[in-house]
Amino acid sequence: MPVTLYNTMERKLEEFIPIEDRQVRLYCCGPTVYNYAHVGNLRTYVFEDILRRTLEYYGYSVRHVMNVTDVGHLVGDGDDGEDKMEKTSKETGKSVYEIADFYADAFFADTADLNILTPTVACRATEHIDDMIALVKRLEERGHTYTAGGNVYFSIDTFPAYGRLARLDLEELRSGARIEVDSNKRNPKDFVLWFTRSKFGNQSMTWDSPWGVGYPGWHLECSAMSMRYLGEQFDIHCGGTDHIPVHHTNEIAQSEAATGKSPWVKYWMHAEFLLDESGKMSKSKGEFLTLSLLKKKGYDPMDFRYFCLGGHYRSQLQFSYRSLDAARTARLNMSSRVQELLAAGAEPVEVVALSDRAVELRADFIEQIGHDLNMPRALSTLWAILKDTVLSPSEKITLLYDIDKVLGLRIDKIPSLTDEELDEECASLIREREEARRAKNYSRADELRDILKTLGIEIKDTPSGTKWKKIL
RNA sequence: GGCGCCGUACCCAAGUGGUAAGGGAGAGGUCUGCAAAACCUUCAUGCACCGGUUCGAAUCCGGUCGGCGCCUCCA
Repeated sequence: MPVTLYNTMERKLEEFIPIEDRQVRLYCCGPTVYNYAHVGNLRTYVFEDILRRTLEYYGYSVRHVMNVTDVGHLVGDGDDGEDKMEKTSKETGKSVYEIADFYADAFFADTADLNILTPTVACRATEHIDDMIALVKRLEERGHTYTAGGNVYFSIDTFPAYGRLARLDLEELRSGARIEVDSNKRNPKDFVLWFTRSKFGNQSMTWDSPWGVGYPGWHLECSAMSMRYLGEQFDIHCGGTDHIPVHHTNEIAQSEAATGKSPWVKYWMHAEFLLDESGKMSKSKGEFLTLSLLKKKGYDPMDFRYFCLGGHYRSQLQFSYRSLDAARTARLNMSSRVQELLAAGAEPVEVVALSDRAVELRADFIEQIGHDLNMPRALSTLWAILKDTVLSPSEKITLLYDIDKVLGLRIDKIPSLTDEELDEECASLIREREEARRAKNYSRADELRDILKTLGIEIKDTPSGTKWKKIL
């Protein structure tokens, strides 16, 4: 069965066929490490993780490359504005390299918490300046650049396909540009490849280049590094929807202009935004929603992952604590059912030995994830497995562990009841409570149940005797 | 202004022209000393509204109303 993915370039669902037979080359736009990632940023990385896991589940080998932007990207619009790294540096008194390391570590701690697989290659922009310079040279040799006011620009008029990804109307853009036009530009949509002159000066990260000491333009790193690690043409390029009109549009222009090959990327995939109460999520207004904040409020990172899986990646999703609570409750209910399966002696078996019903459920799951990563449907299959009345506990566990290779909810980390050593204090309290019940001293029994609850043990009196479980 | 999206139950949210997934919350029941859990039952004859196409429309087309995003640092 083929994987179907939505390609932004064509604006439709397409059957995924990699350039190389079973090898997928995937590039994902990574973080700019000048501050913590908010949960909206993280939603996109969860999506990319699901994409990668789905492809791997379907048997592809995935080479996954992600950049870490530790230079460039400016605060203001246009090609001026203050560098974000420099700004944080000024505010904290730390060097830009210290800041980059600190926030890169924080980012990877968050993604690890969310069970997001580490990219095959995570590459730093500052370690690939030579590749970027080489790319600008290629563009220069092919006549796609000009120098003005000390900066090297890409001339979009030398690239007729400019703006196809975003369906830009170039004539409209020319007349209707809202941003202040840089008078050095021949076309308002031209963009800087190499800066030697910044309005803000005092750039602490600069490199020598054929055009003078300076630093690279913002889009260059993704073109240079993706081509270095994945070749001049590759399969999938991902990012947030906000990257369509400028960042990815410019990446395509400079990459295809440099190599003369098209398409540079076969499938473009974009994650929609996670919104907060005020609309677009921001780092500067309202509550700065980080994963650490959610953890501080008592949520497990898997609660947020489950929440993300509840909506489709191409739909905007509204963040609220109410929704996150619903996700947490659902996940805990799932965990509780898994515990009961384990307590019933469930053990994973070979997938090939499954019953017809199990095979059917697994086929549903495979179809759903292969249909443009329909995780909400995949979760409904998860529940169908949990609630099925025909499957044996072992078959259920087998299926759950199997589908969790894609969902990434750490189902295999849910402890079984019998795995837990009940400490002597709790065991004796349980014995005491059973005696109290036999003596019909129910007030004492209820008191002991409350005590056990504070110790993290939940009591259930069943027809076959008193059972306990650890509160998750 | 340009590009695009959305409107489905109390909340979140899938939905590929053919009986409206799932979760959360709620209600009733079985069980129980009481709980909890589990299980059973229940929870949109209808998908913002109005037309149209079709044997058949949440789905396709046109319109109306409402909401949102991007284009401008952010995924």
